Amino acid sequence: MISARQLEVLSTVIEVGTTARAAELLAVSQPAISNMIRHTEDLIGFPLFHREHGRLTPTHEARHIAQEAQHLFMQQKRVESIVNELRGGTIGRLSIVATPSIGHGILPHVLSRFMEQRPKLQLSIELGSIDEINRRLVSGRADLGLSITPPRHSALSVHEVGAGRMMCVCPDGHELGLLDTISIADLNHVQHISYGTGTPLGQQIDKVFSERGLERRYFCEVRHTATALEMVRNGLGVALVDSFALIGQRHHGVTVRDTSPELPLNMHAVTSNLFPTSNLALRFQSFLADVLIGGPVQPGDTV
Amino acid sequence: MISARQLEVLSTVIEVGTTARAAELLAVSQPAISNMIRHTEDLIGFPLFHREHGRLTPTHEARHIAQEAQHLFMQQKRVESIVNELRGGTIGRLSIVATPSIGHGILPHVLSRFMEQRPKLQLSIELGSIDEINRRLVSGRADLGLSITPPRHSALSVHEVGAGRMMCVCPDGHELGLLDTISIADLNHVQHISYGTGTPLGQQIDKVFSERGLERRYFCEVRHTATALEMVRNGLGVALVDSFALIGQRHHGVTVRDTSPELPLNMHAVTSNLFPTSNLALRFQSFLADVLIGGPVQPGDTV
DNA sequence: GCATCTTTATAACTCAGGGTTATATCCATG
DNA sequence: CATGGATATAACCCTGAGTTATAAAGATGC
Repeated sequence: MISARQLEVLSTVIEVGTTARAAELLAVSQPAISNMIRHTEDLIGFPLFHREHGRLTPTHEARHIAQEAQHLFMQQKRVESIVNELRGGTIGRLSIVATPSIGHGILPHVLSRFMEQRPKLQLSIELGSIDEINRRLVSGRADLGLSITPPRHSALSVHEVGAGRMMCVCPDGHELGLLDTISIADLNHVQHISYGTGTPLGQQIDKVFSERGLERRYFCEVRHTATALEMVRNGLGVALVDSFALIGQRHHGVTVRDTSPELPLNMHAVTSNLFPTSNLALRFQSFLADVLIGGPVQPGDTV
Repeated sequence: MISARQLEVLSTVIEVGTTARAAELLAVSQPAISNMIRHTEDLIGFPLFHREHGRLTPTHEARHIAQEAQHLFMQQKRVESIVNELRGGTIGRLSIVATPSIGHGILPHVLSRFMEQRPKLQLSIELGSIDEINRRLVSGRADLGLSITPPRHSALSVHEVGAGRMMCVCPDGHELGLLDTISIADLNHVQHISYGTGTPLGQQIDKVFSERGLERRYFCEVRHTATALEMVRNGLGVALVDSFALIGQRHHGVTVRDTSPELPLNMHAVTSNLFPTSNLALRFQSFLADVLIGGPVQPGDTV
């Protein structure tokens, strides 16, 4: 079997005319070229060059082979470039499932920046509950899950990917907007949109309330922070919203304030142990982590 | 640079699922596969397989690479087959210049048999004088010259490729046809077509005549045996014709007889020293020699 | 006509990589 | 718990592609 290297040497010698210049071009010594040519001729069984007056002139057969070899070199380069693109994560298919608050907040923002350097990427974005994230990951339909509350599943690996916190949002001009920091106790005295006690978010908030001997009171119960944020924007009341939902959003119409006490909240990247995690997914995960390490959104940020 | 071998191993492992079966298929040991995979992963910088429970499952990236590698394998096979075809002389371009007697006689016959096994061949056949043969060979416009009289040129190599002789042809029913062997002296007593004393053929015949104290007498002078043969066929007279012109011809209308004395005549293959002789030309040359070694045409042969 | 340059070929050696065998380890399974 | 199938590791071997040094043979220039 004739090797790619042999074809490369053959082509180069034909191209540049002498073994010495071919050797220079291929960054090896001249005898290496001489030997390889002779070896190749022995292998294929007919001469590739005509030796005359101590010069080499390629035979028609050699030219024919070199011609055909060009296509092989093309293909070689193609494979090489695909390997490079796969390494750099600039190629491939990335399938993400995220909770709605992430999917509506930070995800499009980060994705658009991630895609800037990777125009060839194929994307698939799904939004869903923790259960949906679990299902898609264990069935291999998604590469990466993003969620605030980490799922518990033996076949899934969870990585903390960034720190955030709950923030209070109120409609512009709302009385709470006058304060720099809003105590959670204050929430009970205003029209307040919050999350069901059955939801992970609701439970986490409840825990803080009860630690302070408070009972959480709200006039409207929603499931997703995105919904709450939209209601606030329409002036229906105030709400606690995770900082991730605020990143990449224009805040016109709403005022964002820190809470007291702080309600820390981390974003988790989830991958399946049942399928190999694509290099691309890992790249996106660390890209996301890099963005989030800049710290959670600040009151007033428009990002 | 990732090698073809690495891609081959990668593809095979992905295809058959385990290193052991891949090793079997590639006829190497299992550790060889294991090492190559690991080495490849080190080289490209990201994992190609997910190790889990001591099993290998290919990553998306690995699948992608293997997919692309298929094209490279195709190309590899293509080059390989072209090398084989070049070796077997079943591909390429063959340009022959021959004298008219050869070109009209044996050449088409031998060529058609040569081409039977080589349907892809590109042919170029030219007929011409010795001078024309010389010119085309030294200028590189032809690979192989075929001639009875060997050309004299420092840049040309001549190989004897087959033995023949002069034969006497007469129209069917001609009085000479009654004899088994025709003495050259008999020719002077009938309507006789022959070659100018300036032509190589004429000179050779003249030599035999004069050795016997005879003077060659003919009523019609032609240059080529093919012309002479055609005239005989039309009943214009008898002629001496080289046996090569008779091979592959239907002899209806003419009778062929041996001469006394024998006038031996060899066919010569001529190649240029200025250009490498194509493998194909050499193949044809030996094919032709093989055909001719069957001996010259016999009286009555239709070949 | 002789020295020099260019070019290819040869010789003798080095070294890395792809191969080997033997064996360890891990897990699924009867 | 033993067994079988799978991958990985270790230690070794050998071929082949590379090296340097040098020879040989034409071209070239003074």
